[in-house]
Amino acid sequence: MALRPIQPRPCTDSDCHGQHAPAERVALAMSLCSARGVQFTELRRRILELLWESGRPTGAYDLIEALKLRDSRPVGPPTVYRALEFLMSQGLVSKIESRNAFVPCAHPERRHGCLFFICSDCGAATELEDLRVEQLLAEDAAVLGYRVTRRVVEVEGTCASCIAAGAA
Amino acid sequence: MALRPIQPRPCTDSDCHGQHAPAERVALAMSLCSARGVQFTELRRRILELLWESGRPTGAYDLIEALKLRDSRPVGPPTVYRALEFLMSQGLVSKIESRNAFVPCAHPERRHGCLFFICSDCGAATELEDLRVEQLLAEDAAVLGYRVTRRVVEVEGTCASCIAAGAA
DNA sequence: CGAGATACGCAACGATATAACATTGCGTAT
DNA sequence: ATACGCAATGTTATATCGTTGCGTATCTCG
Repeated sequence: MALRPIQPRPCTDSDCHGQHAPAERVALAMSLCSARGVQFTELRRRILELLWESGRPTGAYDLIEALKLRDSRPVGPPTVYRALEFLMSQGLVSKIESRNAFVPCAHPERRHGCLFFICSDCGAATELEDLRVEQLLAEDAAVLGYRVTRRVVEVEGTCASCIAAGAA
Repeated sequence: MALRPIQPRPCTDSDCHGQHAPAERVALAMSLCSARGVQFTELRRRILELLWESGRPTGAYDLIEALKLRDSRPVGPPTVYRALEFLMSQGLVSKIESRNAFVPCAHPERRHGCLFFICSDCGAATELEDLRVEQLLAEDAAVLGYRVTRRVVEVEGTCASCIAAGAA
């Protein structure tokens, strides 16, 4: 099956049963980093946790605010951006470019590119894996002679629940 | 960033033979706007022209700078952003979200979504139309129950000439 | 331990984008 | 000719997003 819905919260992936609490996500991230020999520090852990708890694309400055409020931990923009950069380098987080916001990635153990569907109404983002799209983009890249380093695929619109709510 | 002299991006459409000078692009935009009953003002014309002359994704503040230098016309950010918004609403310009920059659209007469391939080395952007990708994204949207309003597909990498140059 | 690499803290700044309000210009009705 | 409506533009200030530079702390490993 090429189209694989990657549902962060709740997860409907056939491999996934039940809900994954942020703690589980963080635990997976920790073991991945350990296996890769990179440091999953407290700050990085906290930020990833906040992203999972947020449930929607979250801006860097919102994270700064959240860290200050909940951990009494005042951190500056560079600190947060560096942590985000690390998390992105490990596939644990993606940036939603059209929103200047960040989301946790559901399956960091797979090194795939992701599509995001973003609802303009409620702000929710749904992560999707569609190998067919990746394949086509790879073909196009080959035709142009491009060596691809990154893909940004973001579809903006109105999600099913917001359509239903709006139609009422 | 200094705007480069006339250098239309290569047109990848099979209908297009040869290169299209900025003046031709602007003329097409003008007639399109006329047909649509919207105003293609001097400012909007000038900005579209600058984008065509630039030959690469160009930031709003670069446009401000270019307008000041070449037209002795000092304009503020809101003015430029409004003009860009108009040009985007007419399909004459697209924003490269991963770069916070703007590019002119090769075929504004067609209301399609576009893919962009962006070279990290030279900064050039190549616009591509791939209906198969659009189709897949539409399918995925249907599965999720999304009503799509906008697509952002940006592939970053190294273009053929930069690969060749680097390999030398 | 001690040296090098990696991560974090902090101040200042740069870059991108919008809010709020004033003005211009032009068509039209009076 | 005067006044009004409206779209576009100008102005000022500010919000939002992101980086540079440099010093300190912490981790890793011989």
